[in-house]
Amino acid sequence: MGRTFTESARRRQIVEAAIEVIADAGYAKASFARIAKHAGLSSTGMISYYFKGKDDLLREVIAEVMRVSEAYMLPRIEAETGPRARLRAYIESNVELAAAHPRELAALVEILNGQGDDAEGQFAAARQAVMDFQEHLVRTAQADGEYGPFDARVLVTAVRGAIDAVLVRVLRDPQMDVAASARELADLFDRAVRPSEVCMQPHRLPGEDA
Amino acid sequence: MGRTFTESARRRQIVEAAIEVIADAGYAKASFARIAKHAGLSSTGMISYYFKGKDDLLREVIAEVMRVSEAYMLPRIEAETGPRARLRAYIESNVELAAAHPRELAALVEILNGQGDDAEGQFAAARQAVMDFQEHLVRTAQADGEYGPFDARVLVTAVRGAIDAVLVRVLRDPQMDVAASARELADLFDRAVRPSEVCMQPHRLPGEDA
Amino acid sequence: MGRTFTESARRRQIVEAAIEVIADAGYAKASFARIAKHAGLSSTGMISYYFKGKDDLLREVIAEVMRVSEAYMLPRIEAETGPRARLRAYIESNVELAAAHPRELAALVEILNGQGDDAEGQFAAARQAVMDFQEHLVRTAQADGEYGPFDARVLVTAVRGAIDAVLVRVLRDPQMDVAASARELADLFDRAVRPSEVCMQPHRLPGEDA
Amino acid sequence: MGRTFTESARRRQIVEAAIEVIADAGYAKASFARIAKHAGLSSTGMISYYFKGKDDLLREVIAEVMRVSEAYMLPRIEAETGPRARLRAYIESNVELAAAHPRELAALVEILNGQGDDAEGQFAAARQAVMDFQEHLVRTAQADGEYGPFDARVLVTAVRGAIDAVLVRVLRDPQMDVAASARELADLFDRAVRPSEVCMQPHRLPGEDA
DNA sequence: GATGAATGAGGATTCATTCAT
DNA sequence: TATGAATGAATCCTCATTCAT
Repeated sequence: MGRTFTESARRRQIVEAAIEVIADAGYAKASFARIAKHAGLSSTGMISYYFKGKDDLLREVIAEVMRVSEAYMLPRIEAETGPRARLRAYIESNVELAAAHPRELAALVEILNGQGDDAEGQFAAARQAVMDFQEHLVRTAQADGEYGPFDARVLVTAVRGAIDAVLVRVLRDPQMDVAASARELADLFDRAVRPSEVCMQPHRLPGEDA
Repeated sequence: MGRTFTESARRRQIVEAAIEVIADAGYAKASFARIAKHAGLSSTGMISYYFKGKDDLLREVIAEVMRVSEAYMLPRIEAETGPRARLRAYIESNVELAAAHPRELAALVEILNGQGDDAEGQFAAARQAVMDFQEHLVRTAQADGEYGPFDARVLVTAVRGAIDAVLVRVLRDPQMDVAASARELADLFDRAVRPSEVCMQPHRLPGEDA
Repeated sequence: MGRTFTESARRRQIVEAAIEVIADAGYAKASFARIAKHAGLSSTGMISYYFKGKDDLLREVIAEVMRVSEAYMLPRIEAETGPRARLRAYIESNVELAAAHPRELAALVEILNGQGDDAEGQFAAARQAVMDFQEHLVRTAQADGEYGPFDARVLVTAVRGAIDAVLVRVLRDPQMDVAASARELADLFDRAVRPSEVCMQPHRLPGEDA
Repeated sequence: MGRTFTESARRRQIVEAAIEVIADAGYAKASFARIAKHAGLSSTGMISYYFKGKDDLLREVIAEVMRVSEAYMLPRIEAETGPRARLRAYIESNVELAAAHPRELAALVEILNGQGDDAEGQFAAARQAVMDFQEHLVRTAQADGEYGPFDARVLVTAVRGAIDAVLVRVLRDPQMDVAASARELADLFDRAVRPSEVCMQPHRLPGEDA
């Protein structure tokens, strides 16, 4: 069941080639032929040999990208405490991925879009799971009075969509300041989630010292 | 130059079939063959007969969807005055499209995503133009003190992405309350744009009478 | 059996459009669609209505070109007497057609080439008939001592091919002097046909030293 | 870069099939489907697998024919010395190709004609280059007094066209004596190029009365 | 294990022709 | 007489996948 060393190496090689092709040429154009050529393989047969099918390869590509994203984002999020700080960290670190791993991100965006919604959605499922968990966190924060009384699901969805949009923009326009955009987007949602009573009495914002 | 009656009818028929196929099967799967079958046409040649090529058909599909969207959104936006009310109307009416024209919206989302970024993006261009204009409006509102001092571009991008995400979610999950989601999303950004000095003085909230 | 007036007019109109399309776009690209558009007709059905098929239209095109060619060449040839003068007139007038009727000639060349040799060869037959007759003329001239003792068929074939080649060149290169080329080609064959006894003297073979 | 053995074999096989199909059915009818069937291949996809496109296959066909032609003609031409002997060798060896390699020649003629003048004429270019060089040779010979003072370009064009015409005729009519026709054609142009001073004496020009 | 050859379905598009008005 | 709508075969080409070696 375990993979041979060369087998793993080959798979990795192909996955990387796929990531680059998808990032460069777009998901629709990412045929086995292109990927094979990019990977320096002489035939597409190689890819079919190592991957059960296109879905399989795609799954691996997504897994790789998610691995990279998680490795970047998780520590940054967990370094913070409290829902608002963590939301901010989530948004910022996610946007910053565009600078840290542009190829992977570009490929991810392409896949997200090109996949056709029906696709087994192995990724969509993962994404949905994350969002469901986030929704739960939001509700908890609301119960604790740290967030206002808005619709948690809409917030989570909006955050996700906004991040994606900013990511796309940042990936496309090299003149955009990634870090600044990340901060701005985090600020934006920070303003959106704070309880509005915030300014009804003399009290401190989260993170403020007494 | 003018189109025959049946010609126009056929074109409309094909465009509608295309919209449905794209909405159902996804952009990638929307081949002439599928569209022709869905439209009850005997051959794909018919489509080529009425449309110069796939681009042409696609253009028409997008134009149709934009027409529908504009007809729905514009009056609702123009009925309001002031940047915040209009932003709210923009967001709400856009999300509500998911209930008013679900097929068209679904198709639009598919096209937006599946098109591959390379295509000159005849639509992407339109969308970008709108966003540029919105950016300008935001800056004006900021100069007038109606909006806080955030990055206009990031806001506009975030709004666009958030709407799209909510649209997708609402389209997929029939249990979602479209109107409520629309309102919630509008609220969210309304909170995000208001000047924070709001609570620095003895004041009324926007919309309050003196 | 006789054609109506409008019928003839329509046919002529279509034939002329066909000539221009073939001359401009080449035989291979000369579809009914192009011809119809060039003729200002709204559908290709018109062409099928007036012509039994593509062959029929083609036949008419060829006939028209031949009519034009004959009208130009025949008087010029018949104005001369004697085989050499007539051969010269034949060659010169044929080449000059490139200046007098460039569209028709260009179309003819295209058809000659593009038709595929199998084609019913309605034209090839006519051309062959002319050449057979010319062959006969040559033999007569040879019997009369006006031409040398060469192979008549080869001469006739060579003349035909040479004219065609010069025609093509002249049609393509607007800088070529048509009249001069015509004269030169006629001279060339005039030298080739004259009896060699003309210079009956102690002479060396090619390559021999003096 | 280097081709596999079977790859080369397949390519050759396909090229040969293409040559035969073109020779038999004509250039216009030489579709991938026909060629595949003739080559015993199961699908046209095979051809696309081995050739980048129709142009690519065509290029190979032309290259093959030119290789064959060159291999036959060049030694025969270079065996001679002096412009007239070489011109004769050029003409004779070219015509004789019809007997030596009838299929290839037939295909070549078809391609030459059917290609549509638009195609950059990768072959037409080669042919033009040869003719330009020949023109240069002719002028040199004229300067040396070995040829008469005719228009070099017209001569070269005429030679080319005459050869082609004789080739076509010889290919079509199996009763024609190829070698004799070749000799006759060479003789014809030999007479046409010799300096008229050959017979420099007090005597009448063609057309003059005694 | 690894490879390149082969497959056949499916892609868009163009074409000449037919047919009901 | 005229038209334009419809047809369906044929065009080249790309694709993911299979298979024998």
